[in-house]
Amino acid sequence: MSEHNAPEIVLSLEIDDSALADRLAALLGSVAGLRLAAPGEQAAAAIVARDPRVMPADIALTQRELDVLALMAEGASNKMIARQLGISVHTVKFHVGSLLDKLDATGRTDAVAHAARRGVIEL
Amino acid sequence: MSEHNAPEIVLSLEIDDSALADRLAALLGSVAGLRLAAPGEQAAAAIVARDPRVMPADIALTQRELDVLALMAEGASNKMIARQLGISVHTVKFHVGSLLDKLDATGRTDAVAHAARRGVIEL
DNA sequence: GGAGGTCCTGACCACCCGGCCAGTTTCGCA
DNA sequence: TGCGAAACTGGCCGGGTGGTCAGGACCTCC
Repeated sequence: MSEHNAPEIVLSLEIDDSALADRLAALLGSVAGLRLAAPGEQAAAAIVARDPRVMPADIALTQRELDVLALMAEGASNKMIARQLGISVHTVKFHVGSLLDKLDATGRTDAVAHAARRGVIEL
Repeated sequence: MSEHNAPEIVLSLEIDDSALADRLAALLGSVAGLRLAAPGEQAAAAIVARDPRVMPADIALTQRELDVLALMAEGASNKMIARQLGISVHTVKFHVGSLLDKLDATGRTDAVAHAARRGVIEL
């Protein structure tokens, strides 16, 4: 063996799309020096889905809405956001309303979850 | 929609560990039917690092708390959670209180964000 | 048999949230 | 010059939220 110190790379396949997962498993199963992890096994890296719909859908949020959204994700209340941004609570509620609208959310918690899912913000 | 005859799977390699990334790139570069994504290119899946430290930090949440947490992440109100789980609003508030406590959060939005950050839930 | 944990329920209360109405200013663009 | 978008502010109000009391039922462990 020429590669005496090259340990197998263990990859965990974490793909919901079974068709894609099967194809990947078939392709990767025969690659030397690489192995798919058994269920629960600790892997060096994981293969995860990269949904194409995630990126292009960066909704048109204004700078102020992004400011408010970021603070919302920190769990800040409208009052705290107002203080932080130096504006009134009414204005914060105005921006939150716009965010709920644009993110198609029912409340601030839902808005943060949606934004995180779409990659608008990073948790 | 994308059911072409060339089922080439595009993978983006998102590994900080350059040594590991190089080895993976070398191993995967010669696999037929599979291609590594160019920088910025849209990929079907990504290979990401699996930090072992991620898992052990799963805070001790009861099953019921996980149920409530999952619904909270969907933006559900206490009333909706109660209806969904077949329990009273009071009990939901009880579990939410426990979650805020265990997750060191100031509110439900903060709790969901913390849980997502720690990998307790998946957004 | 207690001790402790989980799960469940009730009531009360201060506060927050989101939606509604209304208005203002400032800016860029046609 | 008018027109819209963005940002900002106010009042009002129904309902939601979080905290604090209280209690009971069920289970396991010592």
